[in-house]
Parts: sequence; C-alpha cells; structure tokens
Amino acid sequence: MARPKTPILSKPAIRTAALTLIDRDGLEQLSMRKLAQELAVQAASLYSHYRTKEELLSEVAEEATTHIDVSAFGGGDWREGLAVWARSYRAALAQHPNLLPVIAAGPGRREEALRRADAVHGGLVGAGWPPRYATMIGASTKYLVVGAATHSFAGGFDDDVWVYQDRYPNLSQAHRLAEVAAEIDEDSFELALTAFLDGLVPVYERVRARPGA
Amino acid sequence: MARPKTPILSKPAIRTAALTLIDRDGLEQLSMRKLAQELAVQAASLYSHYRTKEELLSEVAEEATTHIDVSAFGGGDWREGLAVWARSYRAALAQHPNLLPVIAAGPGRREEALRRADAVHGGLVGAGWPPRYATMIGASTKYLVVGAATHSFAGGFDDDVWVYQDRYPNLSQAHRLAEVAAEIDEDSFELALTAFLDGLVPVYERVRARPGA
DNA sequence: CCAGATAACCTAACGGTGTTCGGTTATGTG
DNA sequence: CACATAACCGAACACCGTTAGGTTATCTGG
Repeated sequence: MARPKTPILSKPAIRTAALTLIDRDGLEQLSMRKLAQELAVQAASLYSHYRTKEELLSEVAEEATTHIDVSAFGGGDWREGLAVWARSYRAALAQHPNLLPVIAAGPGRREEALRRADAVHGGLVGAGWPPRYATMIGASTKYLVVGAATHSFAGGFDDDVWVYQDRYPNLSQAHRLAEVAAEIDEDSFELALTAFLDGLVPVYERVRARPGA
Repeated sequence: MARPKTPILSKPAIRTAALTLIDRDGLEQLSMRKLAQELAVQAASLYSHYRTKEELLSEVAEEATTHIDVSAFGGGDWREGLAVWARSYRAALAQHPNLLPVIAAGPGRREEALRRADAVHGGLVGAGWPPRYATMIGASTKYLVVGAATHSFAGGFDDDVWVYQDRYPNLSQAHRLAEVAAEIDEDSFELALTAFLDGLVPVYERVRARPGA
C-alpha cells in the first residue's frame, strides 16, 4: 500500500488521537507506534506531518490550553483578573492531567502561551502595578497553579498509604482526608490563591502610595 | 572478567555518579548504560544494587532533599516554620535543578519525604491550626515551592525573554539574562511566599476565634 | 580446611523506543 | 501528458530498561 485515495492523517487528527491516548493511558504510555496503530497507520507516516514527537506534544499542549481566560483584566480589577486567570488555568490543567508535564515544561515555542502572558502582564500594569511587580505577580500566580496541579495530579502518596499511619501519626489526618482528595485539592488551591491575593493587597497599597520605593 | 577483588560498585557510589551525570547532562540524558560507563562497569551490574532505574532515582532524590529544614516549627511559630521550610526546600531544588521532575513526581515511598511531611503537619497543628487546615497549608506551600522551581529551572528563558524587558530594557545578551532571570525568580518567590503567609494570618485568627466554623 | 552459598561482575539478548531512509503510488500543477 | 510532490509503507538504525545465565572471588558453616 502506498498513498491512499483520501488522506488518512492530518495534524488535527493526529493531535486528537494523541490526546485521547494520553488521557486514557498516561503520557509515558504514548509512543509513536501506538499512536500510529490507533490511527491505522505505520509509525513512520506520522513524520510526514510532525517532525518530532516533541513538536507534536507541544501542539497538543497548546490546543489543551486555549480556554485559559485572561479577559477579566479588562475592568481594571487586578484581583479579579488574576483569580479568573488562575482558576481557568487550573481548570485547563485538570481536564488533561496526564498532559501536565508537557505544559509545565515551559512555554516552549507556543505562541498562545506568550500572548496570554502578555495579556496578564498588561492587565496588571493597567491596574496600577509597576511593571516589575507585574512580572513577579504573573510568575507567582503561575507557580501556584502549576504547583497545585503537579501535586494534585501527580499521584502523591501511593494507594496503600495506610501502611504509614502508625509510623507517621500526624499524617493520619491527612490520609483520612485523602479519600476526598479532589475536594482537598480544590480547597487547598482556593485557600492558597485567596491568601496570596489577600496578602498582595497591602503590597499594592504600599507600592501605590510610594511609587518610587 | 567476573567478580573483582574489591567491589567497584556500591549504592552510594552509584547514586553519586548518577547525580553528577544528571547535574551535568540533564535528567533525560541519564541512561543505565551511560551511568555504568561512568563507573567503568557494564549496565547489567547496576542491577545487583538497584532493582530498577526508578528506585535508583528515588534514592537520589531522597539524598538530594536531606537538607530540607523542618526544625523551625519547634517554637510554635507556624509562620517562621513554614518560611524556613519553604526556603530550604527551594534551595534544595535549586541545587539540582535537573532532578526536579523526580522530586516533583511526589514523595512516593521516600521515607524522609514522608517524615518531613509529618513534621510540617504536626508543627502546624501544634501551633494551633486545625488538622484540615494543616493539610491544606502544607500542600499549598509545596505548590509555591515546586511551582516556582518548575518555572524557574525547567523553563528555558528563551521565550520568556520579553518578560524581563520592561525591567532591563537594555539587556539583550542571553548570557547575562540568565543571572537576571535567577534574580527575578528569587524575588518572585519571596514575594509570593510573603504574600501567602501574610494572607494566612487573618485566616488563622478567624479559625482560632471560631474553632467550629 | 574445605564445600557450598552468595555476591559482584560479565556477555548476550529481548522487546521496546524515536527516528530515518528509500521505496511506491495517488494527486495536483505546468 | 509529464513531473513534482504528498502521503503512505517496510525495514532498519541506534538507542533504551531490563533479564537470563555464566564466571569468579569472598564469606560462612561444619
């Protein structure tokens, strides 16, 4: 068999299949051969559309993060802008947890990621933050989101974690609560985000009062 | 050649060589064959000491995190305890940035990591936080540390260059940019940690005033 | 003191990986 | 209608983690 009458592959089709496999079996289970098999094709054929596996994963990541919302900075309310951004960011990561290492590995050459970073930065500056603070706050918020996602989704403790309870008495509470891990994750993230934003308020007032300091 | 007169390998020697290679060439460049070569040995010999590569990496990670300091919870000052923990945690990650994915992948079965988690949890409870909050605060602080480390070390600043331009508009040489990025990372982390801890104070007072809520 | 077990290395191989090379054939273009 | 190109395939390359089975030095029990 050689060239088919109608093309079997396309970049979007490859991306969709890859993301499906990643969601189902995990990132490290994805191989070019398995992906090809899913598409009823040979592995080498994928390289007509993507030059490397890395390039494919990068575009998959880009596609998975398109719904991150940076629009809430419009009103000049930096607190609301950050909160909406952070929550939608986290939601995007939560939708495809197995993809997280790819996204966390950095923006790479993903155009949209840079555009969003620019919107956040501009929104903070527009709301009155000095540029250098805007940089730091944007980075810090990302820390919270990515950090929360990694530790929520990355597995954490093993399943049979009860083994440790007698040896680590203080953790027993945490482990009991691990039954509702998703709820704890959510609450922890909200607590951290709220505390962080609250803690930023006095900094904002201080900086605004004395712009030169 | 068969069994040597004096053993060539040992678990510590393997760990040290592995960490050296990881520091020098990056995590994904480490293979059992290269590691064996560095130790003047065949790859299969490593399996007399470590059952899998994963087990080896886990112990390397454990060794690299031994200096994380959870002792500051002793005085009952939860704010100081968290700050010392977070900063020493971050310092440990910064010392071996290429190892970060292994550490970020979760405590797994690493004894020391669990012991420290227990100490943090116990320290917070001892300082007056309800167990449920202790769990969330411990997790959140880790979010900050791991998130900061992920985006500082793993990120490759090639594409994040624009972020720094407002602060250092004249800086276009990439080699000087690295140190600038490090400085901004440091400042961002400190800002985030301080804001987070500051934001926690009113929560603490609220929770203490009404323990049932 | 010697026998057997064990420890620590070896060579060779298995099944897997990402990727490349050189085909073959259908389609779009001059 | 010729030809370039696009889209597939089969086979292979150089790696990877890991295992099986072999060889030899050292340790241990009788």
